[in-house]
Amino acid sequence: MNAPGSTRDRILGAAELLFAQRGFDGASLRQLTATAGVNLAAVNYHFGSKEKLVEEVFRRRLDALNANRMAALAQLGSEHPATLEEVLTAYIRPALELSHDGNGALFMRVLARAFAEHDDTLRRFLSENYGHVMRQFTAEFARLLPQLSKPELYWRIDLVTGALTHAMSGFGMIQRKDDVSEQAHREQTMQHLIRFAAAGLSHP
Amino acid sequence: MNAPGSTRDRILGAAELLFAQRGFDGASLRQLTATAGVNLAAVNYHFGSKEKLVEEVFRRRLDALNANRMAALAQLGSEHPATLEEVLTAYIRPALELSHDGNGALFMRVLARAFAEHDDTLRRFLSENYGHVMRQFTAEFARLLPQLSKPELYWRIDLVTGALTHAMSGFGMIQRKDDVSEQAHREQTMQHLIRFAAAGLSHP
DNA sequence: CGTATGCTCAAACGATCGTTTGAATCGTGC
DNA sequence: GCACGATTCAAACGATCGTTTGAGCATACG
Repeated sequence: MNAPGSTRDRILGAAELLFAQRGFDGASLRQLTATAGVNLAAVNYHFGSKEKLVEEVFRRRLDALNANRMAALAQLGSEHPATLEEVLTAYIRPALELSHDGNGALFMRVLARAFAEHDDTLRRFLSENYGHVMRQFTAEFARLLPQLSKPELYWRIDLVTGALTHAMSGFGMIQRKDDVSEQAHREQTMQHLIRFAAAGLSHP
Repeated sequence: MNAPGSTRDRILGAAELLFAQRGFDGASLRQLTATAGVNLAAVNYHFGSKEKLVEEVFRRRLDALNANRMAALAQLGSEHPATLEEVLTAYIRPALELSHDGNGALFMRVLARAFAEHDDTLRRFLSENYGHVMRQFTAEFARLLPQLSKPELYWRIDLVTGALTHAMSGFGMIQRKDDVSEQAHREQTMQHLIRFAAAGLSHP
């Protein structure tokens, strides 16, 4: 059902590319199926409609991304109480790894677009399926920053979310020559993001 | 040519509303002219094309917004060297006042969408017409934060820009009952944004 | 009064959209 | 080899898109 060269997967790959480049409305099913090298009717056959295809593009990436975040968070509390930087790392590192993995960077663009579009249907979909992740991290932040009122904390989390979404939507357009400099650059980038987020969350 | 009840202005107002709600592609000229209460052909008559209308929506707001920013910045250096918070205020306050002025809030949504869309045509338009503003503010930040390398500074400015764009695209959806609480709330909001931005820019 | 100019209007243009259809083709188990 | 479900295909559907057209209306100037 999900073989890497299957019609279904080629459609999802082309959808990620074209949704990132031209948006959900701007990318037509004819461009999309031509890019994927499949018949026009294949989208409605395999996914039912264009809107269901959009949901599947999100589900495929976000299932893994948020599972990685929860796993990283669960692994923290084992020995000592987690620090703010550690919790931020658990949130950011999975997204950053996705951003540097082939088509994953394209998906971060798609995600940033969806954020900016304020689409109620998609927001409800994200909230219902992945809301528990943000709730868990918010609880951790509240524990680590007890001096902040709840509105104040929500303000800062919202600002950090906006900064990270904006930043990661610009990644992955350049390919590095070897894995060493690639991995070094990723660690450096993550330090930027984590220190920025920590400063924005915890400033007096 | 720009009378407040003119066909031209009614089109611009409806365009701001529908572009914010449904995006540039999603808002059709038929919905748009119906909302404005004008004939379908009026858009092409007054603006030439839909794309020119989009540019005019940006131009109308950004001319005033960036002029206010430059004026606020110029007014700073008169007596003593400006502080980081003052420079940030010069950048943020005009945008925040626009966000709380009727349809201005809708425009901030349009602006956030345009940022997320990574459209090259629009980016070039913004860079050519308003690039000098960002360059001026960047120079001020570089002066106030000499300990940061240039790449480091650009990183932080990009993150702050993302946070502010994301935050302000969510404003103005609620109307307050009186001008007093309205203005108090705006000042409080601006303090949030400025302190967050200052912390993100200047952390060690 | 006549007419030129700026603007509005209903109607239509060709293009493109998402979706549906029914026949053709493929792959498997009997 | 044959039947049957799964998949692919070319073709067409009605709807909607941005744009153009040419007639109609207004207002101001000689």
